[in-house]
Amino acid sequence: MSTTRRRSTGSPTGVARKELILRSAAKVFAEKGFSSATVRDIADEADMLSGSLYYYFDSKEAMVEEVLVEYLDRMVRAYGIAVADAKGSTDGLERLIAQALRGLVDNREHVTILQNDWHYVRLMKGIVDRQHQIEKVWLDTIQKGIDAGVIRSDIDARMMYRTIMGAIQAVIRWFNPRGRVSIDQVITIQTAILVDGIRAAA
Amino acid sequence: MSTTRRRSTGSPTGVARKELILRSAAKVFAEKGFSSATVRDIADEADMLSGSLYYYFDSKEAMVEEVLVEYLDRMVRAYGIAVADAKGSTDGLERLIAQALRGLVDNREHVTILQNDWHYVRLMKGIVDRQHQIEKVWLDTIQKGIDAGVIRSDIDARMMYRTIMGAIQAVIRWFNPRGRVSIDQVITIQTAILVDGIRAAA
DNA sequence: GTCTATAGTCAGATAGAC
DNA sequence: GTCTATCTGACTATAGAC
Repeated sequence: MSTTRRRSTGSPTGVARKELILRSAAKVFAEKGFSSATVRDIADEADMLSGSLYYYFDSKEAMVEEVLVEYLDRMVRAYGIAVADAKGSTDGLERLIAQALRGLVDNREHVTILQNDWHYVRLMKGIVDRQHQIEKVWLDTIQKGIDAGVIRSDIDARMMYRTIMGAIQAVIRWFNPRGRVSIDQVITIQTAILVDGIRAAA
Repeated sequence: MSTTRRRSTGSPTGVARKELILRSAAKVFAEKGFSSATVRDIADEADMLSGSLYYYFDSKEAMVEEVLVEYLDRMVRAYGIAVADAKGSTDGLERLIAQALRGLVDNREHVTILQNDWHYVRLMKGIVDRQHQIEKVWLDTIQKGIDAGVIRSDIDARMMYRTIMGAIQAVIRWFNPRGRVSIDQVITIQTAILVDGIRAAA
């Protein structure tokens, strides 16, 4: 695709246009669900007409896949950075938990779509691949802790991952960014519960 | 509504017919999601024609509400029984965790609908009321443990409830009843992690 | 009670003007 | 690139025969 120079009208074009559509799609899919959201809803949100979206995307499914793959790629990078300079003990795991919770509140719409419309997206290769990359970072970090003797060895690492990630992802359903509990407090609390729960006995 | 005597044909009638429709609806809603599921899908599953469903239900929304309310009522009763004869320490909480996980695998379809189609059902009074009843049983049980000194007092009971319930409900997404890990093993593992995570320091 | 038939609506996607 | 206009199909719900 050839990029287009930005016009002086202030109306976005080219790559910026596509990004606007992706932002609009994320918002509409999160609010209404993939099935109920219509391409007309997305077009309205992006101040276009529905037919125009098909210049950028082949189908409604292609839109949701691109929305989610872009998000998952950012999370893969963020997790990689988080564990890169982790110290010993349970430090790496604590960084992952903090990163997961921050990524959750910073990308509410994407996480909501992934959870609610898992039926539709679970078969998309681009999405499954990146979920596996993320799982690998967590499993490696947990296994290091087990090998070092700081994490209990009587429970399978994958079961720990699933339990911890389940607790974290559920936060999206009740957390209110303008509520009394800050995300930093949530990080402190969930880290306390979950890391204590898998810590090796002293 | 007047009940109908069972006919000798073996074809269910009256109340049994309605229950067949509810079972069919639960299956279809869980598989396709509320929005994508059609009343024709449900009718097919129940061996009827779509128009006939409207003798029993006013709308598609009424079907999903009745499906979920019936399930939540069963869970409210089950939790009540679980804590009724709990001993001290963390025994009550452990019973709730076990009951939640058993209820999850025994009602996969209902739990799936509640999670995936939360958008549609979150406003239905019959559903919200029962969710609050369930939350109350959990909060009371946790608070008793805090008061007795067996559960840590530095974390809000509701935050503990949300973290624990999140970890439990996520199990629906990966648990396979015919897989290598039994539900009893999942109960053992999650109880170990979550109860150790909120236990008061010795 | 269950059927046939259909009203009324709205969806995703496309063709071609500009 | 974005528009207008529209095709084709599927949906929920209803009316009335049986």
